[in-house]
Amino acid sequence: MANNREDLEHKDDVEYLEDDNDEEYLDDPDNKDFLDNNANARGDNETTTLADITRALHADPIAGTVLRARISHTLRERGNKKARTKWRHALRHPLTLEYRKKLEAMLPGSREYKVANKRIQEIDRINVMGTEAEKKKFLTNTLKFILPRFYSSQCKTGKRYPGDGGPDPQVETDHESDKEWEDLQLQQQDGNGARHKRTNLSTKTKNISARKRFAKMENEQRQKFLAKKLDQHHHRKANTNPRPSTEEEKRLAKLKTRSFRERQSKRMANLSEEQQTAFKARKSEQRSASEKLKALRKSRAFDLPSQHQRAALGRQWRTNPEFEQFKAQFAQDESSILILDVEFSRVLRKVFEVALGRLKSGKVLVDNRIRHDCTDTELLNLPNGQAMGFMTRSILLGTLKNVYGSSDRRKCSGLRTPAEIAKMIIEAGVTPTSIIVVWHQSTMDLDLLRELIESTGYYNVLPPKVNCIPMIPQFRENLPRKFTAKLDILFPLLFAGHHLVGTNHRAGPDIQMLRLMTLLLIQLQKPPAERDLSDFPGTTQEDIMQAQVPRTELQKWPGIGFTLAPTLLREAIQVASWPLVKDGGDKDESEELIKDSE
DNA sequence: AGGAGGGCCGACGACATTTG
DNA sequence: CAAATGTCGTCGGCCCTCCT
Repeated sequence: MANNREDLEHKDDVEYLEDDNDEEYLDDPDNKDFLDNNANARGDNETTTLADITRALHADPIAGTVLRARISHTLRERGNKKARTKWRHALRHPLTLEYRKKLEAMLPGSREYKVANKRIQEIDRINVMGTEAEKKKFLTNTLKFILPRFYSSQCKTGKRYPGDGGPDPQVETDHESDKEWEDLQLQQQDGNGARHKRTNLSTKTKNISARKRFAKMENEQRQKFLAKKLDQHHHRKANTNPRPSTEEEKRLAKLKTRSFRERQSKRMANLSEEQQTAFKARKSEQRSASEKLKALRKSRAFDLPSQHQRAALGRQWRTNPEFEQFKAQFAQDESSILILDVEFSRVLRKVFEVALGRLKSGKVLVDNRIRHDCTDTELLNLPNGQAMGFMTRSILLGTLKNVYGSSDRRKCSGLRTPAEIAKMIIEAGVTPTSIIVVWHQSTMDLDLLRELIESTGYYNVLPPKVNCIPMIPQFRENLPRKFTAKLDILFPLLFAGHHLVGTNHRAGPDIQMLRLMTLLLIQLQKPPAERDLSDFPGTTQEDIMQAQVPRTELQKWPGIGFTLAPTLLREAIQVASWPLVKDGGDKDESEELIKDSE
């Protein structure tokens, strides 16, 4: 192991610099050689321990440096955490409280009072705005301590704080744990068993017990600590782009965004019609490419559940009381459960398309676009009369185009007025006791549909909010941490090759996907052996049957252990061969696009 | 036996992200 | 954009371990 004191001293630089490299490095499938080689050399039968992985990681020139930097960072954090806890405990210590009481009882003019008061004020200052270093210093440095010296052996016969003549302090407590832990680390890394020799008997005994303690720590905490590190390694994506932290940074970020948008609007205005179309087409192409790539990267995490490290599809999915109730009603009265998807704009509070069907049979009750007898400009008027931003407008126009098609939307087929929709819903037998399932985080779909229907004078047609079951939370509960719950990514993963793949954001296909996802969820919540997958496509059945628990730590680490469906694999190869868009926020991406289009 | 250190956990709140 | 959810750090309370 190449770790040494210098590494620890320069950890800040190392860590910061290596952070991004590491991300790219591990994301690139070609660079995982060191792990694969390691796996081959050991053979499949041999159990791979966490220690083996750690060794492999440490041996790698890049990943090793990163890992060591991380470990030293965590050690430092541990130290800070200890200081914080110690400080917190010291402040709530009865003697500290006593000390404050004594101060109140003192004569304000006396020298004792002045000294004690100064100390208390300093304690409060450090407590509120002091740095961790200050806290550490005052907790450990016997010469510059600020809290009462509860633990000093020198105080055994003396006073512990001004005005105190009370009992002796109990023990001389070991304050060197931090140092010893670091010593132990260094000693292990050097592979050198020699310890610093201490002449003092009491410290020697202390060392033996400390060594015992740390031997135990090594077995339990070290394993835990490393496992946590490895886990974090996968889930660290969010931290790569530093967020603006200070007010000033936030202000600057906002200004930057605004000026970018202004520039973009200007440039767009100067472009000819053709150029604009070309730009938009190019942008949407690039965006979908980068979205696909993102989805693919995320999909690698699908077999890496955060805590219990088991393949998501291979285990029984969790459920909750509300969903149990829903399932009970579904078993009792299938026809009362409906699936709903509404294409709408939250800003305008307008509905563009409604699809309603039965969950069990998939029978479609309503699948119509809403007739709006007005021009696009009128349709896009904000309710409060404010002007709409460039981006908002572009997004809305995109939605409209997606729903109504590119030609005149008043010539679309299947247009219905809100009143006609209301009638259809009533005729289909929807009652206020029906249960409505939506693919959403909230009940917004149902709310807007209700608004639409009530605007035509039909009341008490739709069930109340409580009868609406948003499916996203149900799925999210069972997906690995940070795994997307977007239907357009989740559905292709679970139903690879299904004809509905790629037909998102139209109400009709959306409810069909919602139906399949809901029925699948019900099956996934059963123990694997009791599942009835006969209603689902062959590929889905295979995926679920084949999802296996990763056998070794090594499999878990690079994300092996879950077979990607063949179609998705093909797409993966295709996507991987595209030129890589440099990773960054959407803004950067658009910036590049603008430059490209010139 | 009882006090001190210190870890763990849930509650909480500020802030970020993810959806449509 | 708005709502829901996720993340992260802090705090108080509780409990375990160690020490004399």
